[in-house]
Amino acid sequence: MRPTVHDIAAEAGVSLATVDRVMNARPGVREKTRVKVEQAIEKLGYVRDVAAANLAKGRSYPFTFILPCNENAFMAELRAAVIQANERGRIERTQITIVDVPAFDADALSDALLAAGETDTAGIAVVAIEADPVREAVRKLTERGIPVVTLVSDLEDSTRDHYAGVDNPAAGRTAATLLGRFLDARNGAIGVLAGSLSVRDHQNRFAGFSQIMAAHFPNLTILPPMEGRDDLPLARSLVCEAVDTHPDMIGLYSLGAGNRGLIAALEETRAKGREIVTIAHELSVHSREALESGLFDVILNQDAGHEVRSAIRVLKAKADGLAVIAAQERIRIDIFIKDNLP
Amino acid sequence: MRPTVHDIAAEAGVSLATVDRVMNARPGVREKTRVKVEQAIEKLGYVRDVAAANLAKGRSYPFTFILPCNENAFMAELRAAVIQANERGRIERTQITIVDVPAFDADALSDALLAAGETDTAGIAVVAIEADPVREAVRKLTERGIPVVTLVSDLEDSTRDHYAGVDNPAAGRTAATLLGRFLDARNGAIGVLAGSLSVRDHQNRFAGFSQIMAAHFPNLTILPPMEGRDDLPLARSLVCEAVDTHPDMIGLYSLGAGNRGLIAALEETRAKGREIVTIAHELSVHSREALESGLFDVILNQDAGHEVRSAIRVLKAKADGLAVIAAQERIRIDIFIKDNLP
DNA sequence: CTGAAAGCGCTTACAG
DNA sequence: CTGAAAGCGCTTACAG
Repeated sequence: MRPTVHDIAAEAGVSLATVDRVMNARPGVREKTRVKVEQAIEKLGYVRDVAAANLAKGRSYPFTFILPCNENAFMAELRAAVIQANERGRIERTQITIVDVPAFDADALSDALLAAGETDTAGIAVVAIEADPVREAVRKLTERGIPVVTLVSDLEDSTRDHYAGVDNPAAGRTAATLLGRFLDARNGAIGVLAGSLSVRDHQNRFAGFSQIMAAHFPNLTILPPMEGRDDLPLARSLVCEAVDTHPDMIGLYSLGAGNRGLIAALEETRAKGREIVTIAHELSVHSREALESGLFDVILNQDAGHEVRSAIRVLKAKADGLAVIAAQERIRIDIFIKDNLP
Repeated sequence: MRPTVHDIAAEAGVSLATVDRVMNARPGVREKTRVKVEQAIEKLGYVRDVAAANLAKGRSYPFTFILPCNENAFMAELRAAVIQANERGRIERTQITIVDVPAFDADALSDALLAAGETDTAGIAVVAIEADPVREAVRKLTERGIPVVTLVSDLEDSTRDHYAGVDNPAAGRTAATLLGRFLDARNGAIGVLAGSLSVRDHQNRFAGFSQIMAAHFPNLTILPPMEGRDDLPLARSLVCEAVDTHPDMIGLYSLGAGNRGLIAALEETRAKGREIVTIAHELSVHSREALESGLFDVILNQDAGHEVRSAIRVLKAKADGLAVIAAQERIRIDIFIKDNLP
């Protein structure tokens, strides 16, 4: 049997309360007593049972997740992941409230942040929008000691405690390398479809993509990026038009999340007998189908579940004033082709 | 506050013990009583606190992991993952004993399995070798009700309860698609380096690889597979020889784990001014370096940590007679290029 | 078939 | 500065 607090208390010749004080670095213990307890812990190789500790503490962590009520599949998945995490939260003693805000609305978002700060919250996770009122709201929260973590989309130059999301420039670089290599030595033009280039993730992906393209694939030229605004008909017509206007377009990088319009456009393109090597983001029922049918060649994905769980771990650590293990919280960019779909 | 057993007991007008009996589907409860309790649970939306339950049960799961004492980096990582899981096992009440067996020795492995069965074990995870004595040992264990999970390498046509590892034919297909697409329309020969084709994983990877190559890349011909036996000098000389013998060799798929010899050979090849598009398995310090330096083009990876945690979850479920959620236990094949390295 | 009581490993007021 | 006792939410003999 592993040693318990009782064993430590006996070994050190003190009471349970004192053992607890030493273990949790609480004040009010004589140096000499502290040493005795520490030696006992060391000697018996004691490791605390966190589950029992949590049970006894009865402490719970009421967290707030602020999510945009977007239509796209990825956001739906993210929301589902939060709900699921909340259901599993019993053991972890977490308890999540979801706050919905209109998408792409910086003022609504900053209001929601401030409102969340007025509730009994132990920490806030937020899908950020790059805007000063948002930065300001985050500053107020963190100033008051409320941990704030950005989720999926970061807020640069802000006081947020952590970013739980992928390295977006790296995602863009990954897309560029794969697209460049799939097209090997061919010459041609590459289309780029963004949701909106005023969103930081998309900017960053585009930057990473352009960088690698310029450095390694001089045979390929990038066309001016299109902005589909997650709008099906708009994205579709933009892509169709680009395909028609640029007969030399042989590749396409879709760095946003709204894939439906893109897929429609690619279907039309295929019907005309043209194939465009395409890399898109986020795995969903639709994008998966497109990958399986060969309409997409690669899907880059961020795992919503991982992001949510990471955000919670970090919020908890911050709430407890603990350090975050950076390496453990890095969110991976998954590459999927039709052969390694999960 | 979430309802507890006390609330349920009060609501149903019974004692804690009875609530517990109903919750855990233990016998000896009158139908009428059971219904009362179930209704109370339903009404209050009760969800059991697993951590508290485990604490009270004091139940622990002594599992046995049988691992080959291979030299390669992947096995070292797997071992580390087991040790780490064991350290975190306090909350989960798991307690893992690692048993070492000589690599590639079926008799030693079957002996180890039977020996593990004689200890106080709640379940066994094993890196399997395809051989009848092993199958026979597994049959004896499962017959006695001891759960057995194969890890990383499966044992086909056996009575093992579960396989915690990647879909190896899919891994081979993934390699083929990427290699074929990177080589685009070029003509040439593809080398294949295996550890040993008598190991099931390697057979399966090779089969998946060959299938896709034959179906989609008629411009590429597969050379007879080489067997490097995880032996540095042997693998190196095999590859060097193949490169020299086949001036048209433009691609290489290394489906085993011993990457050091391969890397040495590729360095020599590069020094001679030839570049071979190479896909290898398993991320380690060495393979990562090779990827970064461009010696490798892609690394396919299985996450040892995921595999170990999955094996433990499954063993626990089996030990408790619970069902396994298959989708949750699927182990992913990760694709790494230099841009999305974690 | 059912219940009262003790206990899992920890923490927390409260007293001294 | 230190300790005795109660309690977190559950389970388990033991008695009836």
